[in-house]
Amino acid sequence: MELEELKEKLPNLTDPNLLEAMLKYGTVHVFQDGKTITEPGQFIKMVPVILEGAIKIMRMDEDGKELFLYYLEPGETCALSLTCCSASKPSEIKAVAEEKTTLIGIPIQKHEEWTDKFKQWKEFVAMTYQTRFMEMLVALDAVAFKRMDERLMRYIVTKMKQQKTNELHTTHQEIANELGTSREVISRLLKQLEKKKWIELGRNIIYIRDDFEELISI
Amino acid sequence: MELEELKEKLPNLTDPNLLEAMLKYGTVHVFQDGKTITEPGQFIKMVPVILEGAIKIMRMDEDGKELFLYYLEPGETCALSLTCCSASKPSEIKAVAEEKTTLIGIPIQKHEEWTDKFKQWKEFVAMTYQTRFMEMLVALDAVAFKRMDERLMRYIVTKMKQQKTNELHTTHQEIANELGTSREVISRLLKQLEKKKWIELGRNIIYIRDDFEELISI
DNA sequence: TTTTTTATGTGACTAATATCACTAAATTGA
DNA sequence: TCAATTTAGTGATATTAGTCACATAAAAAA
Repeated sequence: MELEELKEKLPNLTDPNLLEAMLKYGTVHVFQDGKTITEPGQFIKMVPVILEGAIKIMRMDEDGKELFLYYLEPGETCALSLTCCSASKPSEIKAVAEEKTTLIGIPIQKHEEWTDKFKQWKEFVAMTYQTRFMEMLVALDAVAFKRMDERLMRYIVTKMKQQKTNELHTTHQEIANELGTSREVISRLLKQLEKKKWIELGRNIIYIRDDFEELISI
Repeated sequence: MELEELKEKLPNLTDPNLLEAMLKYGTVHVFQDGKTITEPGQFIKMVPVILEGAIKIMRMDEDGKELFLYYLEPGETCALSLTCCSASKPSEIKAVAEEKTTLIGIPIQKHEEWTDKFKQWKEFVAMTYQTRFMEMLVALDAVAFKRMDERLMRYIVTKMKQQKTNELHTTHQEIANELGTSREVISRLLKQLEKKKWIELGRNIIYIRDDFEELISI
């Protein structure tokens, strides 16, 4: 990859020395849509910085039940990989490419070196911790304080924004997995939303009304 | 406060220059048992480093429903105060002194300065993010994947460890608040534990069998 | 086209938790 | 000491979510 290309993908990182170092020591990886990038128990050797696509971060319990936490989008990195790496502990989460995703993997030693060397990297890491902490709180609020109908509606909004569309190509089972519930529950709740004419249901697709987000906040 | 005293309270921070700086720029505060230190919406101007006692960190929803997240113990700091401060955003959590608590408040500019200046402070901050992230995951697991009976048992163990006792001086209402449920639910579940002879109930007190922790993990 | 697979719809039932209503006991404090 | 307050116990009922069983429909494969 060329410096110019990296610069374009990461508009927030402007320090040419940092970008040069990223190219020199980082390795570019491409993951196809749906590919699992990390699973709980696996050791992480790199700090991933997303260049293109999106990664879905999920928490899992012992029985394999899952819970969606947040997306990593271009220009972002994973706070958990920062902490897991440093502590040389295995991953606590599952990361799946939500679409075809390109990322640059930074070796952990370089990350630690750069927090001293590059002010911008230090700020990038600090910003990462901050946004991820907030997203963890959002995820926590959902499971702790919200009912499934509200969680589902927020999930739809999050997906719409992430995919920049109002047609979600997914199955009820997939949604159920990400919300840590069962397919029947999601089917029924979606049916309720359809009755209210807020969405329309098809096989493998959900059409969402343009004003869905305003509707749900009432 | 004297350097020697601070050294003793914070055995993990050995750099004398760092400790000197903490004394010079930090301010010592004492909070009585039960005193609220921060509430959601309030701005945080200091990074607190706990010297004595313990602080209970809680998440709240709009209706005032609460959820216990974790304790801050001596030698620790709050990851959320680090991120909130830097972003000059209001607090996302409620912090309450769990016992009489002494802390030293570090001005936010000093924190940022010290992450460059003192390797040990940088490591301290990194460690803080790491442990807090893990504790957030534990809290998330509990609400996402565990039933109330298990959450209650884990809560009892956490309290026992924190207070280094097997007599908890608390009310059912207090426990219910911290677990985000209602008093009746807790009363009933405690009664079940009493029937199993794992605990004994009194007014404002719960006596816990010494082998409680081993019992629950079966 | 026919079969097979995958996805969805839905009734019936169960489980977990929340809420309401009330009683009773322990503690406080006037 | 005795009324008021706080804390705890518990039945009845409601709500929410999870599970089971099966029907139906759409898409993919043979």
